[in-house]
Amino acid sequence: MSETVPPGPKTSARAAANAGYRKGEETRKRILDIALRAFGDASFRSVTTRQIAEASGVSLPALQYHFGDKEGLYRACAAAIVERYRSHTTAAAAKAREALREDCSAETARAHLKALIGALAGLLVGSKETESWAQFVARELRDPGPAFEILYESLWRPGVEITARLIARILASTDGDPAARLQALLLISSLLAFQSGRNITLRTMHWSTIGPQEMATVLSTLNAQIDAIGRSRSRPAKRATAAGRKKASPR
Amino acid sequence: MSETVPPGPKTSARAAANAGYRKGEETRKRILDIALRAFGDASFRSVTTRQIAEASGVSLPALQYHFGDKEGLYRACAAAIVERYRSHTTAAAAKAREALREDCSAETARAHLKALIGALAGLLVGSKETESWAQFVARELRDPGPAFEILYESLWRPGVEITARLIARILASTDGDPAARLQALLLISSLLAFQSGRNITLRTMHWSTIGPQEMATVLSTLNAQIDAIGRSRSRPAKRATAAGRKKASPR
DNA sequence: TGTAAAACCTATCAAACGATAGATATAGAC
DNA sequence: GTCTATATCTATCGTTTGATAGGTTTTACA
Repeated sequence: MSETVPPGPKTSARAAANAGYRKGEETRKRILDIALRAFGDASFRSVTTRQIAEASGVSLPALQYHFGDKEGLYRACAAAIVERYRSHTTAAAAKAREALREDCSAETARAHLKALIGALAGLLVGSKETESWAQFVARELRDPGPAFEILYESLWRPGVEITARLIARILASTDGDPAARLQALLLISSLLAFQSGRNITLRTMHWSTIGPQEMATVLSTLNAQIDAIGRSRSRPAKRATAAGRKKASPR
Repeated sequence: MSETVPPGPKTSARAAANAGYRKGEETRKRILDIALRAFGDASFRSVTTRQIAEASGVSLPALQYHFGDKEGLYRACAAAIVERYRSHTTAAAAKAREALREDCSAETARAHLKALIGALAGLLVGSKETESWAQFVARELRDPGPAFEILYESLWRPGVEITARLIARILASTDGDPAARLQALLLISSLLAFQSGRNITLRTMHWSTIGPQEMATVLSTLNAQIDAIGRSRSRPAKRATAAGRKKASPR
């Protein structure tokens, strides 16, 4: 694993280019799946190449053959997650972008925001597999390691940006509005924390599993938050809010 | 570090019990501070006993003398964080409990909730030190290790419980209401994610630091969320909400 | 002074870990 | 059969890591 560029199928000018083992891609995929789970369950440093090799049924240097070094393997996992993320959120995100381009109303933006959060939640629920992804992503974003830039640029940032733009539309403010951005940050952080912080979520909620029903409950709560965006200011209970504000701001 | 019970000052029946070095407590504290920062910056497994010993200016077995083994040191750090947490939130939490005992109004509960969240935020802002705590806590709760039970039982659970009770009061529901609990979970997760996920927070918000002003912005947003609790249902825009709901629920 | 306790040290150990050298197996073309 | 490319292996290496054995230093007290 001294070479970070994983060896790929090099097309040789020689006619024997199709020779050799034919199971490489299959083995590579098997290793990648095992690694995704392992790196989802524990940190980069905690997961050993030996444990992945053994679980994959291959020898240690086979990992290096396919992925270069440990970091290369880790980054390949991140790239796989990004790919899956894209295939699940592209539709909702594209529709949201289209609506923004057409200068849609605040309520339309709100609906698109709910659809986008729904799509994101849909990506995160349903199997141990997706749980590993969420944990992988949360851990890497929290404690930046070899795959941070991949996940930040290709997953986190696009998601937060489109969310922030929708919220800005709801708030009738500009695209760069920090308040909208902060709301987007908190909203997506909540969702990610919910799924990736599985231990405390299950224990706090006294749930035995996180399935579609539990996810629906969470989405319902998040949708209520989305519904509340931009509306607390026009509340008739404005005085009470202002009083509450004063009390909480002895800074 | 083969003994998990750290050696303490044993009171001997012998008159010579007060003999020996007198700097133990000072050394212990220095090691603990160094360890708190190190374990805040990186995971249990990533931080080495050698790095802590070196930074503390002591030899490796000195760690074992004071704390038993590596896990003992880690748990001592968690206990220190819990102690600090308690000293910062006890007042706000006690007032909230008192108010709940007196069957206070929803708006009073809301004000107490804001005060509690404010106290919690106040614990997390201001120095590299508190940043380490937040990261230590978030990491350990996310990936349970040697100190999980300490932090869960003594920090996380009490915080979420009192928050959930306040929210239940706002919602005029019972103490065990899952909806209130979920809101509490999401609220505290947001705050913790905000502070512990420093890298993505700074980058997402284009901030160069997280100081009192930035924290105030976050609190303002969280207070808006608190204000919105229990109020979206009585909105005159109820129809629009229901329509939005339908669109986001093709499950 | 001697004794004992507290606190600290150097040197060493066994195990774990990522990576590498060199070899081998598989499979197709000629 | 040979040659070549692809894929995989065993054995080994150098380094790191938590822990331990045995020893030393500091300090108070009789």
